[in-house]
Amino acid sequence: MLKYILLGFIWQKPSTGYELKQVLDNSTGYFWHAYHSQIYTTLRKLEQDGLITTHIKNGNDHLTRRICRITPTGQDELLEWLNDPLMETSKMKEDLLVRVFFSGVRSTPEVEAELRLQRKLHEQRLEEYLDLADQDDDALCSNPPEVPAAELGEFYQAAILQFGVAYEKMYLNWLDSLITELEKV
Amino acid sequence: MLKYILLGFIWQKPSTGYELKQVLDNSTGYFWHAYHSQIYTTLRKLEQDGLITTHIKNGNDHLTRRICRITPTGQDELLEWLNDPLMETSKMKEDLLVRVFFSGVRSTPEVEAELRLQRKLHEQRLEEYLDLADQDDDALCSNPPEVPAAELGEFYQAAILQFGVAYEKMYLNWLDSLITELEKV
DNA sequence: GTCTGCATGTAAACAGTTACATGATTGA
DNA sequence: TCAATCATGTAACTGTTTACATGCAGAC
Repeated sequence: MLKYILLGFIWQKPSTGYELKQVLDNSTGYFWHAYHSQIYTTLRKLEQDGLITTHIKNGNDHLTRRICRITPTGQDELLEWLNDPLMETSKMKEDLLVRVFFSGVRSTPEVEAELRLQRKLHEQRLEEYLDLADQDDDALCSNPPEVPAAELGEFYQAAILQFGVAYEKMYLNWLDSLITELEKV
Repeated sequence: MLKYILLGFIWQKPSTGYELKQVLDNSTGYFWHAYHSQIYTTLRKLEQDGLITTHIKNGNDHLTRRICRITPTGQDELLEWLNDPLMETSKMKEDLLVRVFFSGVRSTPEVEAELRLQRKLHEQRLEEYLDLADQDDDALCSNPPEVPAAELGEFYQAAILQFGVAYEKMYLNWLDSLITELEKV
């Protein structure tokens, strides 16, 4: 999966591993996290498979940057993957749900404290998403859409943000009602 | 993580690997999937670490079953894990979001078709959750709660189901509004 | 002088998936 | 006879995480 995310971003703009890590952390990273170690090893593999080419660029400073560019083969591979539709739902892995599921043996105040901490974290996450949405709105106002293809990409990316917002709101509502019910006990 | 799920279920009731697979598929499997291969290897590891004991039981039939029981060490390990609260949100991995994110290069009808398929799958999933919730309601009516500890466990498990329902409703709403907006284009 | 950011990687360990493998019973 | 269910496992592979490793520049 990370393979396709990297191809997608490199196609949009030739990038270094470091840049890919940054861009991931502020966009797809919210629903597909990756450590820099995995990014660099995946990039090496993409290069070996001929899906990207890389070349080292020494700037006027001491730093060595390795810029990755997508090859036509890489573009084909990404398009092929996109055109092969998902036939199942993806498998959710939610640590908190597992913990709550087996929390019958725990003391209620401890569970409550954990839920409140999660509430705080999800509230922060919601704020981040809303900030990102505001930035997008500003960008759309100052740069009126010109290229239709790029516009469609932005439309999808905005839709993803809306998912994030809806998800966090749902999560907060669920935590709130669970906390309220626990307080009654 | 699977380690703790298995310990949790074995504590509730000594079970075989096969039974654990069944029970997982119809409860925690919705938010923490595992293949039988992983279940069996994890059980062997739990045994080696002294967290469970197993003994082979030959029934009146040809079948060989290996029943797993939790040890006091295993109980301690699970309690310790539960009492160490989660300090971050868990990392979401949603294949569909990645695909939509990079769908600017795809033809709109193809994206729409994929979204409609996902809509169907999530609708089915919601139905499954609602059926499970109905079963729970029935069970609560016919078996009035007697043991408070067990009752608390059921309360948490019902809360998890409510999460599942809220999640699928949110997902369906998001898919619907995305499909509607795509149709306008 | 120590911490943060830039920038790159490798190695080892752990988790998860797919495929292989066996063998009896029951129902269509 | 063919497929499904019960019941167990191993092997190989892929993906993910944690830890190790380096080194300069600029701020405090």
